[in-house]
Amino acid sequence: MEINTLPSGWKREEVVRKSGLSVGKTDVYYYSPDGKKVRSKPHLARCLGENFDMAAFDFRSGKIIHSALRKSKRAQGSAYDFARGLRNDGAMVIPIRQTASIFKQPVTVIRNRQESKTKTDLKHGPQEPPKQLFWEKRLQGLLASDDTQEQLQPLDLPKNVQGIGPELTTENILQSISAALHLNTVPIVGQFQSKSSIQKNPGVNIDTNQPHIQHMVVSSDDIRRQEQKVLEARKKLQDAMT
Amino acid sequence: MEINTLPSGWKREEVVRKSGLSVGKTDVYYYSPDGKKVRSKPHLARCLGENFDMAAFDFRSGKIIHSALRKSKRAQGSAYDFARGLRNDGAMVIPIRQTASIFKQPVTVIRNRQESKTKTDLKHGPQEPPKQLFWEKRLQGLLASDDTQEQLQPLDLPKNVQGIGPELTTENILQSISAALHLNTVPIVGQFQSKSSIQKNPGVNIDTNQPHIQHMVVSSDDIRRQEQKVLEARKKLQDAMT
DNA sequence: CGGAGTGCATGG
DNA sequence: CCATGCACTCCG
Repeated sequence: MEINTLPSGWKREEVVRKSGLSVGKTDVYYYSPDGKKVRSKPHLARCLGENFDMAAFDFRSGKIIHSALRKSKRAQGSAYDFARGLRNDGAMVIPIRQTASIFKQPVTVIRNRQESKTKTDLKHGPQEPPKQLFWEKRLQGLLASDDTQEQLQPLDLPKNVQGIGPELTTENILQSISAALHLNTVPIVGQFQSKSSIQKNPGVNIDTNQPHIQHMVVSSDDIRRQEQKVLEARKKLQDAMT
Repeated sequence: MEINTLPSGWKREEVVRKSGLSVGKTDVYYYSPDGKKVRSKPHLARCLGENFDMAAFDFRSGKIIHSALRKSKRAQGSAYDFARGLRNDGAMVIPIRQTASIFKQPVTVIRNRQESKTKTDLKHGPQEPPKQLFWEKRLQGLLASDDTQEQLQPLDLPKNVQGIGPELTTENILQSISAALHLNTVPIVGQFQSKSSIQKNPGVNIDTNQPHIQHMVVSSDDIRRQEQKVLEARKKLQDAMT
């Protein structure tokens, strides 16, 4: 059986060309946990094997780019695309299995030059369209099912995880957290603004890089309790298999 | 004053890598007349000094590659490049001063492997476009002039140097020989095919690596007579300077 | 012989 | 026209 908990030691490096015809351009390299240098997306995919979907991963920036997902060719002769209202626009991509687990974690950026405050080139890197603020509501009522067609039971949330949007269900909140875990390269800590200020003016106050939960602190006790739960679950599994 | 008659003792060595990731690839080294090993084109250029144009010299093969000459940047806003019909396409590059004099002479190739008949990789080495068979005719009517704008007098050819193309002038033949001396790494001996078979089917029978002269044998007597002429000329120059 | 750094063919 | 991916050079 494959263990999907991947080595967490990947690093990202950004090198500026210092001479030649291509001076000023940057090359991006990744280093695998065992120190191997990876110089292109196809090579990275090869290193990770078949179990990772790299379609939405942007090699250059090291981030997930929704717009990298290709729209299928429009039907010939169609005067108007009636599916536009429901199109897969990146704001409602279901996040599960979109990318390699290693990229859920922050990666180290190494630079070979000091920061220059005078150069700000907006043209570098693919541009991301604005996010729909409460996109999770679009998923309301959808449930995952396993391969026997039986719907999976919804999960509960710990008491210290509190939703912060307008009428978000537990289900919505889980989707939001799941997406953040898959898409972000920063730690998931929830919204810093108060619930009331966000509900008053979401467009200004929401942090779109965080799930829609109130700011959350994970204590050492929380971690210890979680570890205990995992150990118990493993023990039960082991017993069941013998 | 610089003497442009360069040391003739340069050697070229080709070494095949026997292990590692790059097994089978070759490294090329040159040895200067005083035995210094040269491992790269920049280093070679440094050794030869400023008086050599290495732009067309291919370090790996030891040959002149016309396509190595860069086209200058296309004029801004020009809808069409009217110079295309006259472009410097390699078939009519005037050969004088194109490269270092040492490369007019054959260089010794040392191999550390026996020839392999089973490997024929066409992709290795820069590819050369086909040559125009009688490109020298394009230069007809052009004459070099010195810095007082006075045209230089055409030269005569020895009796044993006979043209072999269709209506080539003495001038054309000299251009052809001059080019061959500058571009080739093999001895210049002229065409082996008979004049009649070349004029019947030039595309098949012409050797594009040789000038358009009938096969020519240089005897020891020829060499001795030429040396005598050079000595006389030097003597006259010496007398004139005192 | 390895590998960082650059060239450059390719295709979108 | 430029981003991408990999070949190649050159020097340790």
